[in-house]
Amino acid sequence: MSLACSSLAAAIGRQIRLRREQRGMSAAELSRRAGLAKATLSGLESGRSNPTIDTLEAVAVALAVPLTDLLVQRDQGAVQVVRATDGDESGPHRELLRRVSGGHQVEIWRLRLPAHSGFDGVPHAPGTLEQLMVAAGRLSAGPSGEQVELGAGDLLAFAGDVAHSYRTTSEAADVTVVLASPLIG
Amino acid sequence: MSLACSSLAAAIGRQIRLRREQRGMSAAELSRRAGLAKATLSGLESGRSNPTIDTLEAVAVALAVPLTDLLVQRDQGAVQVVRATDGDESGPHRELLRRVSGGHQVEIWRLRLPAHSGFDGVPHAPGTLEQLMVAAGRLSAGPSGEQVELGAGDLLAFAGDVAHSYRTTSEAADVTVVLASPLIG
DNA sequence: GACATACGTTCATTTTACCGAACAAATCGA
DNA sequence: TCGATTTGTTCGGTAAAATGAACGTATGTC
Repeated sequence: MSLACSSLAAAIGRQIRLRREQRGMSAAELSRRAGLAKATLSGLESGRSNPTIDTLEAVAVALAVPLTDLLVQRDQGAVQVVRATDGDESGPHRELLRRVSGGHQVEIWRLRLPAHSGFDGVPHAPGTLEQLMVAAGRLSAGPSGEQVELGAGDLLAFAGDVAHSYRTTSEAADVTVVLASPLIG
Repeated sequence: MSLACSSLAAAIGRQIRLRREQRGMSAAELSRRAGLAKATLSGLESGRSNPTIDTLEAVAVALAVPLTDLLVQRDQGAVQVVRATDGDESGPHRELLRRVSGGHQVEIWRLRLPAHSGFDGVPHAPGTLEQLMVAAGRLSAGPSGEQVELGAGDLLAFAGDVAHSYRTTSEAADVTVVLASPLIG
């Protein structure tokens, strides 16, 4: 067991402990289900060791999560806006707006709102992430009470499991919606 | 070095070798960049060992790939186009364009191409599905040899693990790209 | 209270992943 | 043609990951 705890191993350890406690599972029980020694899991969760992928996979299977979910900190459903970048039209431009890790079903919707219209979104399954890309126009969108003004090219991401709505004023809007819903085992 | 090569380790090994060869990098060079012994990489690519996350991370960094990209597996998808619906502007309009089931990691990119420009997309991890939503303009996109003409509001979906490209002619284009990568686990 | 069980951690021991060196084969340049 | 370099693999040694047992602690039962 090394003492040079890599930050990655520590993050993974926190992740595992978090998931385990979310399920109300004891460390002993998880180690039993994963076919690992209690000591292994202990050192793993405390970030004191540098686990093998086989070990990680066993834990992932026992926790019923995709392996990659253990490798990144869980994306919290905070509201986040990525503003359209200025039109630097000198050449092709590519930009990563957002990354959602593992274990999701993906739905892509097209949303078209005439001027002075809108509707309330149905709250989706718990854990669902909703991301809006504004193709054209202007609208105000987001969870009730946290509405954000958006223009063409903007991206808005928020937890889709609460009440939310979309509303246009003087201008129509054309929006692409990507829903990422966690899979229920 | 164990002989009980786990299928996961073997898959990861294939993945690493694939990425390395795509970059025209020798195993010796990759091991140097990753700060690993040649022997380590050799056993890793051949699926004969059970790598540590630290080792995998070093390889991922040296290959300039997210760590999770080394954990994906192959799954083909066909090229599919959903044309923009006619602008029936009588009221708010919502339309499901596409659903991708299963555990996926999602990336959302913004792509901006001036007129008469274009570039080749790097082949993504095997099994990756790429879907393009055209926010504005016109472009020709898709796998090499299966290029499709797209206009504003169109959606194109295809397997992103092959060579593909995007190209505009007289008109600029603004595109949202959603990448869905399947996961092992 | 006394006992039993389950929890999470720490301790030797075994297993093995990583390393460095040596190796044959292939490639390159003079 | 020859030497020099680079390639990918195989071989002991070492550090450390995983193991199983034992530990102190907490919780529950009679």
